[in-house]
Amino acid sequence: MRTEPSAGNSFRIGDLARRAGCSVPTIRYYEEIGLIPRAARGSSGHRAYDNSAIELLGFIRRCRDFGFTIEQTRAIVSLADGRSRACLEARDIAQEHLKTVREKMLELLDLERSLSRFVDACTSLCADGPAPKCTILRDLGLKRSRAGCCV
Amino acid sequence: MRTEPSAGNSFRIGDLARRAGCSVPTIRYYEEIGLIPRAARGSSGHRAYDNSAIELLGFIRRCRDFGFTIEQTRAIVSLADGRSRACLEARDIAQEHLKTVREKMLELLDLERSLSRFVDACTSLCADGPAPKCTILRDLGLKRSRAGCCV
DNA sequence: TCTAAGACCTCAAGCAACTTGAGATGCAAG
DNA sequence: CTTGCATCTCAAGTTGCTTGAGGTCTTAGA
Repeated sequence: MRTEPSAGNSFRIGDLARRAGCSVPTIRYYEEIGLIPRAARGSSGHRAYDNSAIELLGFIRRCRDFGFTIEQTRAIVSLADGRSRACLEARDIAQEHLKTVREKMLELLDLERSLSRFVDACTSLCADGPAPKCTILRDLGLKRSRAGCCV
Repeated sequence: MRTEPSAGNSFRIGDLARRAGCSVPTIRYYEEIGLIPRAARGSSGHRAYDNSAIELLGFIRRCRDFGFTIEQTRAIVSLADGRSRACLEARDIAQEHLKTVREKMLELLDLERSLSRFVDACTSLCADGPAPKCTILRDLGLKRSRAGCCV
């Protein structure tokens, strides 16, 4: 038996990272900022985790994937304590976030259109070799509303 | 006559900021990192600009609005020197960027769907008051593919 | 002519959310 | 016993600025 004291099936930070889908320094960082509790340490000083850590960290990773900030994530995590009404509070946070996501989507859509027009114009005007008359770059230097060439 | 030496119609950083649509510290920052040239100084030490600065800074601002990184912007700016083929090189940078914009859009679309499902589920399950049986927060702690409630 | 507001100056630190690096230690296999 | 990987801590770097402190310059009003 070489296991740590009282460690049924605990594992170390590298395993946790692999199982929860994040990096080792990220886990240490989350601990440092108090997003996850301080890990128990074995005699070697290495952090020891169990399955509940995978769940928590997975939860956090999904929140982050959803684009919640760390502080939003912290709020949602602290809600997940079984209190009634916690669900509604989480919903409000999500709804707020949904609004910004939708705004960001509209911006990106706009951006996508502008960029693809730029690329198309460049291609059709200059594809056959150096086009000394191409004014695209010069046009970019003008007010966008007045740019005749593209974008 | 109170004008600076050799200043026909030069103006200061605050005016430039207003006319180019960015903040004063941003201009100083751009100068510091060499994205724009070091401004001429009047006897007082204040920076002096002319119209060409508005053009350059406006160009940069539009690149940044388009989501180009500073380094991409720097590359595009350095292309805008009238060389032939510069246009095609700018196009390649834009095309590269367009690809990442499209990827980001798809991610956001996914995110939007997940979030709105979460919000809807919370609302319909819990809207009539505390719903002790709501499992949404608990579900979030499960693997996403197995989440029965929402998200 | 004085004065007070506001614009400007520099330098330094702060922000998110990590990542990267240095230098030391632990641990398991050959 | 050594080698090589995982871990540890602490510090600094990343991006693209923003904010703050503390000081100078300019300008309009009294």
